[in-house]
Amino acid sequence: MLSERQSMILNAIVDDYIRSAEPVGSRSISKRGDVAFSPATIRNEMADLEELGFLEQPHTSAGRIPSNKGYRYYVDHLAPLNPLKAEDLKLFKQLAAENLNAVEEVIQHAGTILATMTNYTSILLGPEMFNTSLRHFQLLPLSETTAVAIIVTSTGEVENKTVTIPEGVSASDMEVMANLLNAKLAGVPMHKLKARLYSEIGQEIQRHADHYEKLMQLLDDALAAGKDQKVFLSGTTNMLIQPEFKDIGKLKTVLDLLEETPTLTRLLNSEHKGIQVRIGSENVHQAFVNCSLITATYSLEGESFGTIGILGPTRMEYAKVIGTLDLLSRAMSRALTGRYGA
Amino acid sequence: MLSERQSMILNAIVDDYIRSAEPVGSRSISKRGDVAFSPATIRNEMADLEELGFLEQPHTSAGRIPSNKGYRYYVDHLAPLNPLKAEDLKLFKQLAAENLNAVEEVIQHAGTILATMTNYTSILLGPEMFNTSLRHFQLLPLSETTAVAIIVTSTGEVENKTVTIPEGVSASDMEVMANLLNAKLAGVPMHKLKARLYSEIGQEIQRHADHYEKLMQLLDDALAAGKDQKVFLSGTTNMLIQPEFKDIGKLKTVLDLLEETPTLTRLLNSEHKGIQVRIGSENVHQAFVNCSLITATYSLEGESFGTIGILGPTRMEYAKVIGTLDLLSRAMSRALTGRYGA
DNA sequence: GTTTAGCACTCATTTGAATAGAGTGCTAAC
DNA sequence: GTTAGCACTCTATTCAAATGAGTGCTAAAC
Repeated sequence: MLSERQSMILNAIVDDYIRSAEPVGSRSISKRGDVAFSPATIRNEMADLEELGFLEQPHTSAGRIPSNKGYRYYVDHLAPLNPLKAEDLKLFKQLAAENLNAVEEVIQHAGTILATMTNYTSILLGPEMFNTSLRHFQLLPLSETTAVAIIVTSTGEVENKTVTIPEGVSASDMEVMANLLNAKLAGVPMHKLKARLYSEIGQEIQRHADHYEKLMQLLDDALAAGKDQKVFLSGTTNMLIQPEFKDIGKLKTVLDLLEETPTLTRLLNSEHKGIQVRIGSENVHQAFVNCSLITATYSLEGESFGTIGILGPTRMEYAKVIGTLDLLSRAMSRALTGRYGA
Repeated sequence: MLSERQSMILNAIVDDYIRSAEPVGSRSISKRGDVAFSPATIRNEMADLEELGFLEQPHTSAGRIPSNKGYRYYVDHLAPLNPLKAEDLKLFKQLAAENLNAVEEVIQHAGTILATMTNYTSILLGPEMFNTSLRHFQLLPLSETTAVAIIVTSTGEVENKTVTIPEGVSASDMEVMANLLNAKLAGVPMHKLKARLYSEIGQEIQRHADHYEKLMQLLDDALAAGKDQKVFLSGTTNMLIQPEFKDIGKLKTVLDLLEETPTLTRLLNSEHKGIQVRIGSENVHQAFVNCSLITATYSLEGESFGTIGILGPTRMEYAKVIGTLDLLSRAMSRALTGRYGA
């Protein structure tokens, strides 16, 4: 599609612009050394590249900046595989070395590392329901009318929910039920729990107790605990140091969205495995038009488990971020499989 | 200390400045109606007030703005008790009406209401250890080497921590210990747990098991769960709409601090009960010099339980915020005592 | 004695014109 | 095909002048 030379020039422009955040002109490209043509020649090519939609010009007498299409070409064809620096690798080692017992600690820590290394905002999604199973269930009365339901998953996540005890249900009823659930449903994948509750436990309860309706309602409610994926953010304030967000209005749009956990979950989840890059308007959400979101999935024993992502301006260090995400997602998969694999 | 008229003028200036964020001049005060003097007279008083340290002048030809001392006088002597608007009261009703079972839900919800009503940032501190007791303890093996410790408090909070199982300790050992803890320590205040662990459980364990050291270490570790107070933030992006934070540098200082949970906990906690106002440099932390922090405590059966606070610029709507915090802290105390009181 | 009108003065902000500078597009020469 | 040269465009900077809000002081009025 693009000639060799056009590619080189596009590459040089994106590269320069990522570094400087300033429109780049033909002169500076010519002086870089890797494109040994005169400014005039480069100008001609730049005009072509603009016509093709890879570049934009803020105004007639300014240099060019990459368009979304330009960035897209850059990441698809040009972005160099970026070997990480030694100091960065050190941080990874920490992740493996530190004695992090809980999955959530691993995720949280990985998020911090990501944000620190890249100077962008990291967004990590915890385990999906699909890939954990029930380890233990407990129903503990708190008062006459309320009880707390506790669910422990196969990965050691503990979720809880306070529920209202229906009229006429006794503490011993609840104990019986909890025991029943543990006996029948331990090891069942979380996303199948509700279905199994009705198919397997329903009859049993009918046999044991009078308040079938109420009890099922209670259990149904209790099992809702831990249904939503958790979101871990780190480095949100890194957004502030990006020159593209010196405009507080734009900044607020993005930061506001970062507070909306459900929306974030939706935006980060995708069937796509591996690395995914969404540039500017490729993001569905309006608030992210000036941003790029790069995500990777991590897994437990080969099963996709959660997502890690980096949010930054479209003028983002793609090579570095992609490299980092790739390595970190692998490191997380290893760390998790090492601990919770069969 | 101040004459009647000086007070009136100071009040008018603070009032105006809170509304406009612009230095206020003698003319506009004179035209307000509540201070029926000519601009010249008011100018004289303003000069005096400046000399006394209640006002500041950005430059010679600008109006005056309140100094920290000025704000302080305003909140101590002048701030009117602000009756809440009907729409605001409606939000409070919601807090009572909604069926919020868990303490954390109540707190979270209260935080959102606070931020929405005031357009500032709300910071809420969860229950202090001192005021909850142990309801239930559990130790659940996850793998050969790890187990998850679960603590349920008297208020239904569920905390968990993944711990490493010391060599040679069996699943049945752990079960015995958990039972022992529940039998001996249920109802003991959280902050006394560790002490009681050694004084009461220590001997028992010595009798039952060989691995005294290791077991005590394990339990000690497990009981660390839920030790720190949780922090709930809401409306952090409201900080962005304040004109005093149009300077991204200042903004970042504040937002960065908001991410530091332990520091926040420290800043919000104070022995002081009831409403507390910290204006500008009265805040210990450097990052808050341009901010005011207003806090109130809420309680469970009269025992101080946690803290709710509002962070905004020193140019803050003190009357409204103080009124809101006062009402909301009472509402929370009522809501909690109603649910978890004896 | 207190209050206020009047006025000169200060200083940040706005305005507009001139200038500088970066970069382009085009043409003609190499 | 490449490049030097140059006119042109447009932004950003600079600087002076004008604007205007607000003050402090003085002297007159109450």
